Amino acid sequence: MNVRSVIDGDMARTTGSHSDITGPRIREVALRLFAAEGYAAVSMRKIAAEVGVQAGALYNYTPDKQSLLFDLMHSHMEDLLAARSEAGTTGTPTDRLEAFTRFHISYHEERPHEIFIAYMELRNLTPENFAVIEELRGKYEDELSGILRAGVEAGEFTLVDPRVATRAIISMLNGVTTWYRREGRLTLTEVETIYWDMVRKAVGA
Amino acid sequence: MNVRSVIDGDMARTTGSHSDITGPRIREVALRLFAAEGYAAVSMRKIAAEVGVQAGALYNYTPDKQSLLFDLMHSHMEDLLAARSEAGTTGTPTDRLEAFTRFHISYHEERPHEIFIAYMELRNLTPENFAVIEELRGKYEDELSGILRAGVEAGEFTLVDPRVATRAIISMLNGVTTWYRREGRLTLTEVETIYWDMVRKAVGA
DNA sequence: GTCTATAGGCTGATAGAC
DNA sequence: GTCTATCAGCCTATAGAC
Repeated sequence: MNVRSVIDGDMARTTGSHSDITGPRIREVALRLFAAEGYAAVSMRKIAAEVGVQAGALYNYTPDKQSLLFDLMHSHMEDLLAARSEAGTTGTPTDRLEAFTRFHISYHEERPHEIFIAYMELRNLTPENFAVIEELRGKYEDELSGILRAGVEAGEFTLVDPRVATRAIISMLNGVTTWYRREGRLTLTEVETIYWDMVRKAVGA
Repeated sequence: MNVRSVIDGDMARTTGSHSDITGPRIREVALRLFAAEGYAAVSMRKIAAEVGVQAGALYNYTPDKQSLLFDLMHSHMEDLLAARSEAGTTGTPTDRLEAFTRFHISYHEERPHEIFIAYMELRNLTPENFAVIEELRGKYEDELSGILRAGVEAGEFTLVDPRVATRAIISMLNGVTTWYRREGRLTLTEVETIYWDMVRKAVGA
């Protein structure tokens, strides 16, 4: 019983060829399920069921489950770095720090699944895959480190330890996705402003 | 082949009765494995193997795997609240905030597995168990909220939104366990001081 | 309290028909 | 490209011997 054979209007077969939509659908579903239940708790059968195909069909799109996780994390990090490089990177260190803060919050608010996976499923990557993701994450954090160091050198910031401050700020900003809901009492812009106020003061700007 | 039969000096049996040590050992091993690999990825067999018993023996100590996770999280939250209530809760809001900051960092640094599980395995709790843990977590966060509100009222802190600030500070402090290592370049007291400097400035004290 | 054995079911991945 | 069927192995939890 395959509903799509009817929708397709192709009476001669019960199976369909849908490479153009099945691929993205698999990624979409896997992302959501991995984020909600965790990589280890989600079976290939469960992903396939939500996509609307049989488990075997998934292997036309990914060599194995691990590659599926890695691809999701890898794309996310690449997209994040690309989006970041388009955002404002000029002005005083204070301007750049504000731009970074607002960028980080708004980018991740639109992609709660991605950030959840990126920080929670690291331990489920093979060592080789882990190394790749860690390097990309390091690149992103270096952007913030660079701003903080520039601010200290320019005398705009008073920071005891820029490296620790980088970690502290990233952790603080990541926390937003654990509680923020669009339906809540605050708009995203308000949240950005509240966090920026705290970040600005924390670095002594 | 059971090594303990020799250690026990009890030649008549190959199995032993070790309720006094097996129980704590199971909790210890489960805590470590859940933290390192995640609840869903750790089998009862794996726990049993590390403890040195067969899988069936675990069920003398826990009705099921879910209860094991819940008990670990529940004990952790109870211990955390008890330890917190013993720590300094007097003085000005600024004093109390410093005490909270240092307490949170040092308490969790000594229990990296517990905090990891407490924040990562919430989604693997049944709804009933989740509600219990969430309430305890709320109690803990209320301590910080209370300090922040008191500081705002006393005019010591300048905060746009104490509720958001509570989340932000907790997230920031939790981040310490993801990177801090005792062998590293900083002592725990130095880390506490760096974070306290940032928290203090962030709240405008 | 621990063991062995097992029930009943799910797992990731593959083979071959269409 | 998707299906069905299947392999070999792992899973949680239980039963009954000791």
